[in-house]
Order: sequence, then structure tokens, then C-alpha cells
Amino acid sequence: MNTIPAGTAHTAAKVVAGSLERRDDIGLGELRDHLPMTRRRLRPGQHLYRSGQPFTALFLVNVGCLKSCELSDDGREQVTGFRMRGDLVGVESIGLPGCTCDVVALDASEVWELPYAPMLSACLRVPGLQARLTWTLAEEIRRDRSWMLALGTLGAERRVASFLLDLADRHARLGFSASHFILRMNRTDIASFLALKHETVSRVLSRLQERGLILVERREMRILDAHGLRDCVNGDEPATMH
Amino acid sequence: MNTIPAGTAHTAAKVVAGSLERRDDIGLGELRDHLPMTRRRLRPGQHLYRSGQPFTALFLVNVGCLKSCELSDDGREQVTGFRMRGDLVGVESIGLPGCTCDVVALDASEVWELPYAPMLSACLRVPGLQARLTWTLAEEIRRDRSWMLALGTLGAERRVASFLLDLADRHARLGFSASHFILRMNRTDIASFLALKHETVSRVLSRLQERGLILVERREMRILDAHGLRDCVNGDEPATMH
DNA sequence: ACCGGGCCGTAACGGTTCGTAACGACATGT
DNA sequence: ACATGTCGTTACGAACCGTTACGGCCCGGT
Repeated sequence: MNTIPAGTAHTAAKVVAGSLERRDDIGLGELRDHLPMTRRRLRPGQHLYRSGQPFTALFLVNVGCLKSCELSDDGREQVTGFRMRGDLVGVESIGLPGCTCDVVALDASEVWELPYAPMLSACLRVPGLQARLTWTLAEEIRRDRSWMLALGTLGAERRVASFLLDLADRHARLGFSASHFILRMNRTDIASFLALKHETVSRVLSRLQERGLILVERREMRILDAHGLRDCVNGDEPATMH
Repeated sequence: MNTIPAGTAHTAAKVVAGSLERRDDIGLGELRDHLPMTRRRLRPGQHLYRSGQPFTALFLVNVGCLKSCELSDDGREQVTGFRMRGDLVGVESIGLPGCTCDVVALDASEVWELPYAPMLSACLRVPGLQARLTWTLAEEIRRDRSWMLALGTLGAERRVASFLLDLADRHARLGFSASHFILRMNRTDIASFLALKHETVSRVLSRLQERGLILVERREMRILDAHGLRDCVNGDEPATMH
């Protein structure tokens, strides 16, 4: 009962394949003339960079999905975000000699490496580049703040619902289906990002499925009732915590 | 028992007075020649700007303390930070027509208003200004990430201890005492920032005082054992949660 | 002086989430 | 085939924190 309909394997394959195509520019077409960009491929689990390594470049995700993890000196670890096609990675280390976090590929991924020193000088020549970089940094701050709001004010269930809607939205912006996609991260990563435990994520996903809002099996996710999910985030349901 | 020693009122007055002096530049000396900066004063409780208002300027805090609050469409509210002397306020709205959060003065405060449009063009003329702005944005991201790590991995007690140490550190950087200062925000604001309830903050502060780590009465804070607090953050104590 | 509201502290209770454990599915390698 | 490891799910007990309630303190207003 409640299993993904037959034939889904093919669909899933198509979804994944979709994210592997379209390796054209992501808005950096003009940049190619001004920067020595190189392409870099990563296998699942491979580090794009580690905390402490010298900071030399920013990276623009072309294909795949990566997670950035903040680390503390005493071993704590917190996933601070999942980076997908079009996201700029590494901005948190700008202005420092070394990187401040780990970035790990969750998928087979591909990024454009944008050396930072050339980029800085290009900012003086290429009109609008500086503004775009600034805008990207500001946008990053807004994303972080938005999640601080969610993590600070929502309970576990609403956090998960909010996370799923955000994933769906990002997929939609990339031209993929918002109601059927593959989770590129495991339960533990989701839990870390949402400041929960992976068992709690499992429990919540099960509950959301029982209510008919989603259909999830392993990494395959179907959003059955986006409106209901949104209601869940906004607390129309019993919505206990906080 | 456990009250602040007699004569404290005078000390407190001195601490507050200290934060009201020294209204000289905060590293923006050169900027004065290139930007039409104006000074703006705020009374306690007054908004510097509100969510939705047109975004026109950044603000550099000179005196006092402000809080920035992220707001959700359904009424939730989250304090995302406390801004003190030397902090640049408003960066989260860069590149947007309107502000995305509320900023409220907790103290009698004073800020320099730096109109953003002139600042953008100044970036093209003033060498290093662009790099400084970029650095500030990156630093803001690092602060947010650092708190995501704390909120995601620490329990209530360790969050509060971490918060107090952060306050102490910022006071020290400004040349004030790190072991004796005035809390410019009330318990509810602290609680919101730490994703807790104000009762929990109260309880934790009481417990920390029982252990002899701090001495707190209303808004006056003394750090008696900074090393012990650091141990508390790092989980040397029973440190239950998570 | 009296009152009222905001802020703060304490306590008891209840609920959400945690932490542990056990189990199953699946992939990989021997 | 079997062992091994990772991942996901579920159950159960316990800890933590939110909730609620009450009372004290301070300050401004009447």
C-alpha cells in the first residue's frame, strides 16, 4: 500500500537525466570572455573544498547537487544549504585566506570554477559584474535569513513541509517538475539542515504521506497536495509546537 | 542573596555612558569625502526602517544597539541579529526595491545614513571601497552561518552561553569591558534570536548564575567565569540535548 | 498615592522531539 | 550465496523545552 505506481523507475530515470542535460550557460555567457573559467567534475561524496583549504575561487554549479557544511572546532556539523544548478558556491569565504566550510557533492556534479583574483579585476572592467556579485551575496544573506526565520519559528513538521516546498520551487525554476523529483540528499542531511534528527524527518515524512500530502519512497518524492503542504507550513493543521 | 554588590548603579551608569561617547569614525573616514553621509538619531523602540519600505540606503551604527527582525507573511517574527557600533545595517535589502526586514532601535541610537546609489558609483571611483563592501557582505554571511551552526547543534543552555560570550567578545572589540556590560535587549528579544522562549532564557540564566558562571540582575550582566562558559558551550557539562 | 502595563522570575505540567534500539531493504564485495 | 555497510523506517522511553499560570518589580500616567 501507498507505493509509487509501477513504471516509476523510468520516470525517475528521466528526472535524473533531465538534470544532467542542458549544460549551457547559466547567465555567465559574457563572463567567458573575461575569466579563465574551467570545468570541474565531482563524484558523489567528493569534496569541492574543505574547511581550511586556501580560498582561490568561486564555483557556479552547472549540474548536480552539493551540500555546504559549517563545522565547529569541537566536532559539531551543520548543513547550511543545498546548492544546485545556477547557485554560486564559496561566497562565504570571500575576503579570507582559507575556506570556512566544507562543500560536498551529493550527486555526480559539475561546476564552473571562477578564480577569484581574476574575477575581482574583471569587476573593474566588466560593467555590471560587480553589481551582480553584490546582488548574489545579498541574495545569499536573504536565503540564510529566511531559513533562520523558519528554523526559529516552525516545528518539525512545518519545517519539513517548508523544505519540500522550497525544493519544489527550486526545481520548478530550473524547468523541472515541481511535483515529482528526486531527493539528492539523504535523511541525515535533511535533518541537519532543518536542525532535526533523521528519525524525526522520517517520522514527519511518514505522517505527511498518511495525510495524503506527499508520496515518498526512498529518494523519490511526489508532492500530491502542494496547497495542503502550504497550509501545513502556515499552521492551519493542529500545528502544535511553538 | 546573589545580588549585584552595592554601588553597582554607578558602575552601570558608567558602562552606558561609555557606549555613548567616542562618536568618531568607525573606519569610514575616507568615505566622508565621497559620500553624502547624514547622521540619524533614534529613540528606543523607534524603527530605522520597516519591511516593505523602499530601500535607499545602508546604515552604519555609531552609537546604541538595534535589532533586525525577519517577518513572515503569517505573523511569525524572528530576531536575526543585534547590530552595534561598527555594524553595517541594511545589506540584506541590497538589490531589491524594498526592505525585507524590520530594524528597531533598542537604545537611544545613532547611525550614519549612507545612500546606496551614490555608494554604488563611489565604488567605481574609490579604490578598495568595492572590496570592503564585498568583504562586509561576506562577513555577514559568515555570521549568519555561524549562528545556524549554533542554533542547529546546541541546546538551550549552550545557546545562551554562546550568546553571552559573543556579546562579551563584541564589547571587548569595541574597547569596553568583556566581563561587565548592559544587556540592551530584553529577554524576549534574546529568546527570539536564540529560537527559544523568554521563560527558557530566564531559567538558563538562573542556572548559569547558580553555577557561579555569571551574575545577572535585570539588564546588568557580569561574566564571572568566561572559561566555564566556554566549557559549557563545548559540552563539558552534562550537556544533554542533541 | 493609586493604578496599570511592561518586563522579569519561578514553578508545575504536558507535549514534541530526542536517543536508542531493532528491523528490513538494498548495494557492494568476498 | 553470504557477509558487510549504508540507509530508511518504526517503536518506546526519557529528556528537554514550550505552555500556562501566578506573582513581583519598576515606571509612567491618572
